[in-house]
Amino acid sequence: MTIKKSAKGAARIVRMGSKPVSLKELAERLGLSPATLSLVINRSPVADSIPQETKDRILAAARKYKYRPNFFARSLRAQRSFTIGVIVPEVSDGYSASVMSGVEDHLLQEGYFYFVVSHRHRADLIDEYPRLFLERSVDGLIAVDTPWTLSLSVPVVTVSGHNQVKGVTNIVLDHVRAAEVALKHLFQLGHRKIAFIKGQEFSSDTEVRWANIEKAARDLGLPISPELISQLKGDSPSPELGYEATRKLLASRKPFTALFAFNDISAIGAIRALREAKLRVPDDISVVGFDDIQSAAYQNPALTTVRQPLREMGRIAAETLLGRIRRSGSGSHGGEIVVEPKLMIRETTCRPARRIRSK
Amino acid sequence: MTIKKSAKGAARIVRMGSKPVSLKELAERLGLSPATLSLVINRSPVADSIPQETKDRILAAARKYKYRPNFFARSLRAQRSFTIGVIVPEVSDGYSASVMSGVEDHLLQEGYFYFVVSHRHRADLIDEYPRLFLERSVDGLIAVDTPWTLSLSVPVVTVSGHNQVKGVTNIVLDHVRAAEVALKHLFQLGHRKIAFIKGQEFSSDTEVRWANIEKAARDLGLPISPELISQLKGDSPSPELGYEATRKLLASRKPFTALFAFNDISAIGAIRALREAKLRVPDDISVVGFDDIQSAAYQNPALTTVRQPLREMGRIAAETLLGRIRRSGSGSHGGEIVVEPKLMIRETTCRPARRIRSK
DNA sequence: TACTGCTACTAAAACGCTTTTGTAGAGTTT
DNA sequence: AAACTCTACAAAAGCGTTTTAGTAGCAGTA
Repeated sequence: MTIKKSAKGAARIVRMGSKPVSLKELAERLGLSPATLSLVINRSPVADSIPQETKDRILAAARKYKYRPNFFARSLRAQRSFTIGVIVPEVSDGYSASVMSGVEDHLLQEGYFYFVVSHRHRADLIDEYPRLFLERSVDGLIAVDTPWTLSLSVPVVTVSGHNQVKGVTNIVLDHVRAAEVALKHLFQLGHRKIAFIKGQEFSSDTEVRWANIEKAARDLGLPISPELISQLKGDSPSPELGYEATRKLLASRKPFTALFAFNDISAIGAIRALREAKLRVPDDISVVGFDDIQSAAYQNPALTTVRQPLREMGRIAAETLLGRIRRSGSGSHGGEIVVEPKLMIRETTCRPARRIRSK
Repeated sequence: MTIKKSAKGAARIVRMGSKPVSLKELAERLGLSPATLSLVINRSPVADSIPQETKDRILAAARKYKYRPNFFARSLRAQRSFTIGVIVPEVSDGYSASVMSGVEDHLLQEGYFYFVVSHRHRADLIDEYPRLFLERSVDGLIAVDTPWTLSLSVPVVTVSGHNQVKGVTNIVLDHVRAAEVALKHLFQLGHRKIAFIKGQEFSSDTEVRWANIEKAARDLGLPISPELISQLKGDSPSPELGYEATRKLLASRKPFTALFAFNDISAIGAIRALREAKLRVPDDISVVGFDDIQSAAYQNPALTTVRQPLREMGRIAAETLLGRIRRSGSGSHGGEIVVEPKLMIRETTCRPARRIRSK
């Protein structure tokens, strides 16, 4: 490893990773066998009988020659890869990215690495990628916002998965509560005519979320009119979809004073559509989003939304997965871990205007 | 593999990945040696002399028993992992995520997988992660928006890296042009007093970007007053930083009619700060962002910004990297690949008001 | 008849590690 | 002195491939 100062003085040039030394070479150098080194380096209990002095020699040499066990050799032998697979709809989508951030936090800290793949809602890829992960011998995998029906030979944890599958643990939001807080908030402000944007068919949350909205509405004695239900179509990650869905809503000419969008992205699109229709947010129409993505707080006006602790959910997913990998065998316990949403009241909701205008 | 219909009728339960068959087992079953199978399966030219009939038998058996070569064994032997490492400041940041999306596109298509790590600007991690990648025997790596000074034994490609390092190819934006189009746009609208938000010290684009802004300003005969230069502090991925930077700008009470932010995130924060100061965007202050992240077009008002083709840059990075991995040995050719920015004129810029107000 | 050349394979080493089993020698016990 | 118990290691198998260097058998040639 050579170090030199560059002309600019700032860039430190380091050469590394040339030709790593193997256990055998190191052993030769020390006049010991590879077995002994392995035992000592891995702190195997079998090495208890080896005198400290020898151990020190070994450790010192390992450091000196920067010995790094070859990952493949080790994994080949141990049948463990210390790698997990993460499958998401799209990496560049804020939702997936937030979850991944939480996943990464825990995983790297525990010495695991992870592969990421985006299936982009293509059914063939949703089928194919788990297979590829298995070929790569991942120790487990995490599926984010992805319909999951496979029972694999390794532990699987989903984030926002809603199927009960053997060997799969689902990390889910408390959707009952989520629908409740959002609708109650609008209800208490005085809204009675509320429009909704449902998620796409393929989104794993769509169904539960809607079921719970209906339930919460019933509990509040709030009727939902069918003309005021719109749905996201297509799989673009942009607010475009919410924009379209809202235009459809407006086209029905059925009056409403509030809109509960499927997520923040669509809420942003919705607000744009509303503004174009000369409706002010929140004065004419209150808008509630879902997720609380990074930019939600910095929209103009700042978006009122139901916060999903996405990063936290990612962290929990990683913890759960590693836990299951470690006490492997106890497998097959599916089950759910529920996390709580939080209503973030900001600037897109207020009392409805006295006089309701239709458009 | 068993398939059964769940009660709900929707969930297809598939059991897979139980116990993969090895080459040796397959060979025994066929009464051939593992070597022969390997040769045939990998379409080695050595297998040319093997009659088609035998080949067919082998291939058929491989399919029948779902033979999948063990990745570790293969990598151990071939000293290739078909895996690359990607290091970013933070996965959940829109910038990194967009680049990753492009990287993934190309990589998976070519049969490569990738690890992702976020260094979160911690110097120790920026040092440590490349080491860990090397331990995992990645075939190459991509560093996104990360100061890079290491010359490794595998090819490295950076996205927005600006150091000339041996063996490292940088994919960069045409910063000369970027500064030029942005400033010229503001200049032509009539703006003469322009404020700036510089990036954080650690951001790899900060320096070049600023240098080119100064150059473009000189070329236009546009003076830059030091009081109108603010800088992002801290590494939060939220618009908070831009908000703070803008408040500092406003506190100086030096009048300006336009603001060129370091990126879209900070532009969003800036707009919020301006609005709080009762300044209208764009009527009182025009704002130009940088990057053109997903939500830029859906801000209110929609953000005028300099578009970086991030996904494209990611794709180019992946292509370049794989190219270099393949004709390995020809290494050491650093160099730059330059991509063009595009000014996206939207709603946050307009002619300045006649009367310039200071605050 | 002996040699050459081809066909259709196989044997064996190597990749770098882990882990179980073994063992030489020293010391202790009976 | 024989038997046993430790101590401090080493040998070797095995993980599942790939690849090089064969080789057995046969046909054709000189």
